[in-house]
Amino acid sequence: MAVNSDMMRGMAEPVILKLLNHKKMYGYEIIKVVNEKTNNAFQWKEGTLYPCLHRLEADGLIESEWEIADNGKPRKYYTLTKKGQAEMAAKVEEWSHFAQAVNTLLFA
Amino acid sequence: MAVNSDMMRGMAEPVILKLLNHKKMYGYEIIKVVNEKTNNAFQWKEGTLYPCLHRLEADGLIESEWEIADNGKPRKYYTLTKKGQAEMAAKVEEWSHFAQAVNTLLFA
DNA sequence: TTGACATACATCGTCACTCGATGTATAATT
DNA sequence: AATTATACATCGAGTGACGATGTATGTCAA
Repeated sequence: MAVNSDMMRGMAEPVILKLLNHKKMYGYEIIKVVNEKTNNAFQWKEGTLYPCLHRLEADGLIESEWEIADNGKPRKYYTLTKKGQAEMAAKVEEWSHFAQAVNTLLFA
Repeated sequence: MAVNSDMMRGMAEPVILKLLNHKKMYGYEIIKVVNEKTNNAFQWKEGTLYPCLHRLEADGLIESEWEIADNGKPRKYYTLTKKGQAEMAAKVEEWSHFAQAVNTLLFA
């Protein structure tokens, strides 16, 4: 039930920002949570997520800090900035418009 | 209220197939109808639509024939093939899965 | 009548992104 | 000892949207 990858485009950023608005997370965790929450309709890979996280950080929407987990592995935790919160709200709004437009075209 | 172009990716094909399932249309008409129906949330351009139509025709999902309109302009009308109908149904279904996955992530 | 605008087709180069492959490293499991 | 899971990261190939550009004709107002 995997979704066409082309549809994914443009959704990674709003989804990441929304998740980080809830709590700080690290990359590998985001991949697992997204894939699980969508029952693998989304199948994110490292090659997709990490460049995206770096992009968001470069844009000042998220910040990172290293921590050592209980299992001894270093994790880079990301948190949302003020700018990121505003961007998140805008992108969620944008999704609503987009989804409504598509529904109009496909089911009207 | 224009939508991020990245979100558009993967939506052009299902939308075109759906429109052509309703009636035969020509390229310029599709652009106008889509932009109007979405209140310009979608802002399709020639550079987006025509290559997409050629792709769909090469894949055997749509067929074309020239007609001369009342205003004297030649128009290339597109119709949906049997294969295109099946693909259309599959892609609409895929959209539903995708939209639900995104809603789960953004509003849960 | 002439210039602007709409209609209608089309292509091309640039830019950006996804994905699979690959790499490094450690801990846990078998 | 080998495999799997965790966790970071990069790179190249392929894809596709978009703006710009081109061609051609019809309409309409200044």
